[in-house]
Amino acid sequence: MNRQTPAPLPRGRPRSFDMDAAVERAMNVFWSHGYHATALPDLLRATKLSRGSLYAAFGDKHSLFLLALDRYIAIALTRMDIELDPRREPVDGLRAYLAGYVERNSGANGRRGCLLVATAMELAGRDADVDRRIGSFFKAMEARVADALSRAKAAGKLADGVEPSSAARILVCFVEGLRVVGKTAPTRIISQATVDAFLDRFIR
Amino acid sequence: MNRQTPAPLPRGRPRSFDMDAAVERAMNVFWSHGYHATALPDLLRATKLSRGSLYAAFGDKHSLFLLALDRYIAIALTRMDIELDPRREPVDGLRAYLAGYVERNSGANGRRGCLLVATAMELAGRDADVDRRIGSFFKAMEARVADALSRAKAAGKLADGVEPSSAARILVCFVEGLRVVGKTAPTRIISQATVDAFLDRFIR
DNA sequence: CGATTTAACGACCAATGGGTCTATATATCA
DNA sequence: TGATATATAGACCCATTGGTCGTTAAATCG
Repeated sequence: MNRQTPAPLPRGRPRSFDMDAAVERAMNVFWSHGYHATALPDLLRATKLSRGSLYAAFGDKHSLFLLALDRYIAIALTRMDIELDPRREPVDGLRAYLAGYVERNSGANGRRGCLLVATAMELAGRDADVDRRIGSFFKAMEARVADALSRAKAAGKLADGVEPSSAARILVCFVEGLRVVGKTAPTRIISQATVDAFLDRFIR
Repeated sequence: MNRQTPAPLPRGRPRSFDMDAAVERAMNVFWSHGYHATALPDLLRATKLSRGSLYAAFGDKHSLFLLALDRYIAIALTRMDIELDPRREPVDGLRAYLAGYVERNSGANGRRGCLLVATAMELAGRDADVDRRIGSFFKAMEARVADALSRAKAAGKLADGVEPSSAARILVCFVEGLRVVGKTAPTRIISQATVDAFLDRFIR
C-alpha cells in the first residue's frame, strides 16, 4: 500500500455552490417533466447555474440526469431500508412501505408520478446506463420485499400457499402499477383501500 | 328532422393514401419512441407523407398523436372484449387476458412497452386531452375486469373474501406494473409464473 | 376539352435544442 | 501584494424542432 499522495489543496476560486443541492434540484425538474421535456434553461433556473458552470460541473445533460437518477434511487432504497428494517415486525414494515406509496400517490404527489417509472418507460431499452440502473433498482427492491416476506412467513404471518419470492415480484408490479394509474386518479381513499385489499390476500 | 343535405361529391384530386393506415403507422412510431422523442421526420417516414400532406390531413403533431392514442385504446378494449367475453368461462377469460400481457411483455414486445403507460407517465397531468383518454381507459378496463370477476364470483370460482370491484383495481395495477418492470426484465417464464401466482391468490 | 378543385410536395421559417468558448471575477499561495 | 489558478457568466454556435406556404400535379364535372 503506497500512501495516497496528499490531495493538492484547491487553488483559485473555490466553487460557490452546493453541488449536491444542485443535483437534487435537477432531480426535481427531471422528476416533474421527464428527460426529453426538460430543457437546459429549466435546469439552469433550478440549479441557479449558468450554462458554463453546469457543463463544467456535470459534463452534459445526460450525465446530470444519471446523477439525479442515482440520487432518486438512493433515496428510495434508503427509505425501504428504514420501512422494512429487519428489527421491525415484518408485516408492520410492509404496511408502512405500502402506506408510503399511498401517500406518494395522492393529490399533487400522485400527479407528479415516479421518476423511476417515467424513466423506465421513456428511456429503458435505448440507454444502457439507464437500463442498468433501472434493472438493478427493481432487483434490489424485489430482494428487500422478498426478505421481509420470508421473515413474515417464518413468523407464520403469511397466508397459506404464499411463497415469498413470487409474492415479492407480484408486490413490485403492484406498487409500480399503482404509480401509473395514480397519474390520473389520485384519490387517497381508494388507493388505501386497494392496498389494504391487496395485502389481505397475502397476509394472514 | 330536416333531411340531411346530400353530401356534395368530392371535387378535384382524391386523396391517394389510406388515412387509417397512416394513423396506425404513426401509432407505431409513438409507441416505440414516446411523444417527445418522436420527431416529425420520423412520422413522415412512417406515414410516407410529406410535411404539407401530414399537416393538411391531421392538423399538427399533437392531434395526430391523439388519433394514434385513440386507435391504441380501441385496439386494447376490443381485445379485452374478446378475451373477457361474457359467453366464455370468466376464469378462462381472465387467464387469457393475463396470458396476453405475458406475451406482450416478452422479448422485443416487452422492450417496446405500452403506449398507454408511457403516455400516462410522459403527458398525464399536463395535457388535458391525454388525461381524459387515459383516465377513461383505465376506468373502462377496470369495469371489464370487475365484470368478469363478478361472473366468476357468481360461479363460485373466486377465493374466499375476494370482492370483485377492489380485486379489479388490484388487477389493473398489477398488469400495468408488469408492463413497467417488463421494460427491463422481459423474460417470459418469470412473467408467466408471476401471473400464475397472482391469479392463485384470487381464484379458487 | 377546359375549368375548377384539391391533394401533394418540399423549400422555407422562426424558435429552440444541446453544447462550446472566451472574458472576467475572485479566491489562494508565495 | 503580485502571480496564478479556477469557477462563473453569458454570448455564441449549429443542428434540429414543429409548423407554414407557394407551387405543381392530378382528378372531377360541365
